[in-house]
Amino acid sequence: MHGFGMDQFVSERQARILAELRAQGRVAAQDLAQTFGVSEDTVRRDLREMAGRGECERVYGGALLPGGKTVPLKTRISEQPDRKVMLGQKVVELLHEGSVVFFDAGSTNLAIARSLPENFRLTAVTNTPAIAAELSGRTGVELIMIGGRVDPAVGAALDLTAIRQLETIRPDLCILGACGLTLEEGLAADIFEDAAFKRLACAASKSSLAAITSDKLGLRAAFHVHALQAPLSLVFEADADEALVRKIALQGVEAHRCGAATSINEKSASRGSIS
Amino acid sequence: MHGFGMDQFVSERQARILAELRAQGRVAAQDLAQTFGVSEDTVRRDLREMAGRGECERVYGGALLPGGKTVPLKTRISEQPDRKVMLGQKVVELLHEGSVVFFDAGSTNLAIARSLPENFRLTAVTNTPAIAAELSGRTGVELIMIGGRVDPAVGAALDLTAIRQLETIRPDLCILGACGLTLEEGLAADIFEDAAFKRLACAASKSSLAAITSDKLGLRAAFHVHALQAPLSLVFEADADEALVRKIALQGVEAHRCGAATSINEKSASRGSIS
DNA sequence: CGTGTTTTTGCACGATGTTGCGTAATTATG
DNA sequence: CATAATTACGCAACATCGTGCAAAAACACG
Repeated sequence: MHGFGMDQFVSERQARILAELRAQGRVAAQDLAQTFGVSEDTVRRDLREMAGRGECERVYGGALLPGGKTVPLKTRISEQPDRKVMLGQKVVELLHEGSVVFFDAGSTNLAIARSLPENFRLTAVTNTPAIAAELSGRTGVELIMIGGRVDPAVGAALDLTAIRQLETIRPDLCILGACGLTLEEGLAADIFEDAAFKRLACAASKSSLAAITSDKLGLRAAFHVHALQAPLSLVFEADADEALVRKIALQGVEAHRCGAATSINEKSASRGSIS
Repeated sequence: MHGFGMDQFVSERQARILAELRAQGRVAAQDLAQTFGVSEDTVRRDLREMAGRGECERVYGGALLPGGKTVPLKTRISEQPDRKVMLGQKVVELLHEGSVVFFDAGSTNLAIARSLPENFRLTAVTNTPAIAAELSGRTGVELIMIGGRVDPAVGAALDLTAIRQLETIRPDLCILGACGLTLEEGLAADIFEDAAFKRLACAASKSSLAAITSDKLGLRAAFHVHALQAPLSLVFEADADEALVRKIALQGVEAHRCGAATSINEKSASRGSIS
């Protein structure tokens, strides 16, 4: 398939690259390729063209702002993306194009939404304004917003209005956010209303999925959300406890692990933090 | 079968293309051809003609707005932040603490939400994810999200679900976004559903307010939103046409101007120079 | 009402633009 | 120096574009 569908104009893509460049100060060819759903060659062509226009400065692995600071470019590029970004990318691999997906509240789920490629075809349902804003305007995403009073502690609509609206939708997949995961209790949340809404969302969906950062492992939150049983998929980070993951998998839960994670040991000062 | 019955006039079709272009910032030849039921060649001819008139900029696969790059809502604000921020700050001065305010869609309204002080006590209602995300987590703001399918062209929920939910709320103030303002037609929008929702929001609210960037002045959008009559407040930029503003004020509309601490009705000598 | 003209549209066809992939060259890393 | 990653270049496949041309409808005129 050398041809293509005109999902996005060339100038638009380059404008987005420029925006990302101005925002972050750097862009990696690999990330851009995945973000826009094109090959790295295409991204490189764009970068080359933009560099010819003086809009960026070409470097090995990507590009920098023209007024180039002589920062150690290579280290920044090879720098590990945020842990949650990696989790998000792994989750995206598990999504099916064209399916109806509910995005629960949570910063991890926001990262998942961010990781969604530009032209991924999806019907997204969410009760979280931040996730809706992230998905809004994305080509290929049909966005359904669950309305209601936004709980300030959770940052999502959890009230009766939201519940009523959720009841009209039957997602294929519910992407859960969780505050804690134990072998005995399963997934749990810290806030009562939040947990109740999550349970409803799970019940309405054909299957559920949760991305678990390692700091949630073994943590016992107050309110039950989902037991460790099918239909449930879990995605763990690379440094998750091997034994625990195996035990969980034995209970009928589909367990995935973030692959290709390099050492997280040395670098803890996150340089490229995104707000 | 080359000829055909005149289903719609050429100028009519081009006007709709222009409206779509102004609304979304981009049009794809393929989509337009399917939308209007004509061949892509015809669409290309239109686009070529419009480009010759300077109404659009031809790109491979479709067309964009002439000068600016107005791709998504998010990047639109970053273009000229200063002007909209000033507009936003002026609007905030007119808000009453403790009141219930509906935030309509639009980049200007997003800027208004951004300008809201951190601890401003307010019940905010909005159908726009971007605005909801901005207001979410703010202390003092009770946030009500209007749910429903998010119209990708507008970036807000406009469907029946949203309308039903809106009907349960009676805001004190409706902050309108507008695509155009003329003395005769009043406030208007480029997209039918958007305009319809705006009218409902106005009708539900005790009074309405709109912040008008100067580039909207004299622009005639397709669909009526609000006539120039009370209860309505308008906020203009400092460089707005003096004569037009005065005429508008004479129709019973409360007119304010950026940079002027008082309303136009009493003070009109203000001349803040902003480029 | 008939006829010639103009406008509009769709189609064919060659030209141009865009993309992904294979391959070789280049660069960073140890 | 060895290895892996990144890059540039050529190529083929496909999409889009521009132009010329013919058909059909609308129009102007007698």
